[in-house]
Amino acid sequence: MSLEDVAQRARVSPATVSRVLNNLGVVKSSTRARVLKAIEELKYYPNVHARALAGGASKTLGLIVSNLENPFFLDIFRVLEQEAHANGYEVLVANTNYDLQWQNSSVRLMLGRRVAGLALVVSEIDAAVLDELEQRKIRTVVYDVGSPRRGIMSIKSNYRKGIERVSVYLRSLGHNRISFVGHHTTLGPLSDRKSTFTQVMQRYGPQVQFTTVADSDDYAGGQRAVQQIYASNFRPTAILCVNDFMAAGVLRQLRDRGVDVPGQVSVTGFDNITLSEMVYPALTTLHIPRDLIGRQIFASLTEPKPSSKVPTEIIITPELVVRESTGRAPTES
Amino acid sequence: MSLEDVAQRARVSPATVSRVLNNLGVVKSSTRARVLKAIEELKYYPNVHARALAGGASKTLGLIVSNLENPFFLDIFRVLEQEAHANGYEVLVANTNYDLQWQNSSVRLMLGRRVAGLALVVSEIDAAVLDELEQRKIRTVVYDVGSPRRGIMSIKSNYRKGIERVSVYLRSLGHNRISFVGHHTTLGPLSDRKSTFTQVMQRYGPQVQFTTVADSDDYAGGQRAVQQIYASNFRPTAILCVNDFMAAGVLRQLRDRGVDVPGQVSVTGFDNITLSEMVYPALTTLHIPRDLIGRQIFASLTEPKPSSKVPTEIIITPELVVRESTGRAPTES
DNA sequence: TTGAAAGCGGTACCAA
DNA sequence: TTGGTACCGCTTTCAA
Repeated sequence: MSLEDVAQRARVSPATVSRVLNNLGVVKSSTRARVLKAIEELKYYPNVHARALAGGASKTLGLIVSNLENPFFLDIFRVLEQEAHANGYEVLVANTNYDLQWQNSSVRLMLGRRVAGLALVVSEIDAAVLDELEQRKIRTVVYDVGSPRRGIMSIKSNYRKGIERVSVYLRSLGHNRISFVGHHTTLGPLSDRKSTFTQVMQRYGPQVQFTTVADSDDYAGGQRAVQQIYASNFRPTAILCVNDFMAAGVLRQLRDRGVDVPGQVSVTGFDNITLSEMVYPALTTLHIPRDLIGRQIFASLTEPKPSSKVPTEIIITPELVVRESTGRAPTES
Repeated sequence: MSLEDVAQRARVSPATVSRVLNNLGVVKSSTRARVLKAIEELKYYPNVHARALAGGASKTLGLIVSNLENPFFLDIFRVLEQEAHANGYEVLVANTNYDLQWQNSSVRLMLGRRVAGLALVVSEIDAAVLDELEQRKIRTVVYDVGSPRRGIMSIKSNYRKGIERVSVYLRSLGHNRISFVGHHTTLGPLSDRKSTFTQVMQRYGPQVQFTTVADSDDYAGGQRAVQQIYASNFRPTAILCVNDFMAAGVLRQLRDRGVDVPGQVSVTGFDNITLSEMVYPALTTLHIPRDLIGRQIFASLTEPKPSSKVPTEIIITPELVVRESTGRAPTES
């Protein structure tokens, strides 16, 4: 059942049906009514593919994320989707599970779907893909990775600032043995955040000791990270986690080991997702405004003329949110 | 840049490029190599729309859920997606946010995208939509709602059994003032689960008192539900929640009010999502196997000949998982 | 083993 | 105000 069928039933040409469907041109109201009636009777709905093929640019945005399971990414998706729907757009999501291979083919698929714009909210990115996106002049916005380029909008959080803030805070509580819990990366052995942590710690000189561990970016990864820490003979009084999601696993594993938080060990997260209030004790964390990010992504992707008013790079500074998972360092016995 | 361009560059016809792309027919290996080279050089990727339009059925499945924010739905999505990818399928998700109107247009859109199959994992459904799906012979599977129909596969959980199990368990702990926390529904004032709860409770006769409240299906809804309960003068010793997600909010609100769980009030959830272990105290809940559901959805949606080996209805019985949020009812003072 | 050409279901421009 | 029609990019017979 196609536009053609509707046209026949309404005794008009396909062109007219199309006009009615898209509110284009002028159609006599009696004709319009006939068409509408036919559509109704046939329960007709347009073929998205034919439409996209004939029409060119679609009202569809693509979003590629590393891990939808992490509420941080999900929040961005939800905001973007909401914003999109409010403006007549659709949004297609793809999950890469940190698989760079899959990510690349997802990009291809999105382009194959002729999205009007593509958002990459991932922890790593293939430079070649970015090059291609730029060449093809695909409207793209990248969150969190890569250096800004001419044609690609970049949104990022100032992790250094965030880590500095937590560090200052933890130091003020007397902590001088600190561990960093990060997650695996594919591209390089050193993640950006981890090296930032290292640099910040080193500035404190020898009176502050620190270690870093990494595992998968999820709850179980957080749990294993604690096991890694305790398997070494380092005994931190504070654990700084790369995000809240992993921090939740850290908290659980500490509790399972009978370690009191924040009595014996303080724990901090990053992102300030809702989960950080659900866990116990509620997480001290850094707030990153997903709503703002989501809206900004939408704005950048749909801006009429790119690089006019919207800046090419936006940097967000995380704010410290103190809750229950941090306290004074225990006094040495 | 299209198939045509590739054809020209490789000095062959479009048909041959198509053959190479799809591994169809026999192509001389030297020709194949030329084509592959051209594709590589042009960084060609096919237009999904043209492909779908020309080819008919796509390798795309549609999934419509009520609330992706609830990890229960997300889990199903993830399993389905994984299963799909392993078999060369894509999956498109749509979130309805419990908006029936939006759900219906999502269905339309999915059909417009010519999905090979459609999964509806929602809390309510419009019978007319189901009728249409059936007429159009769209491969459909529905989770949790609606009665089984000839052409529509139905998967559901045996909520009655689940609620009976928790009830028996709570009764064995001495609870006789129980509240049910459900979520709003659009179609009818009485949700299925709520009425099941009521029926089960009534069987215990007058020695068991109970109330029911409802709010939105999320963390905040759980918190508000507790406020509703305490705003009345009913004081339950146990709160049975329609799902873990809301239960998490219930736990938080109780803690904020200084109510000890499970000392003063026991709380149970439903679903056994990962979150139920993250919260404190860890939730006693009923396990519903999302992995099994996800795999079954995929199987039903891709079964070569429908209604042959795969049954038309599957019912899953939830298992009780006892954790820390339940205990003996406090003795009356 | 390869090419030519007829659609698939719409959109949009040009006539009428 | 409407109809005719040339595409959009790919798949798929049917011939060569």
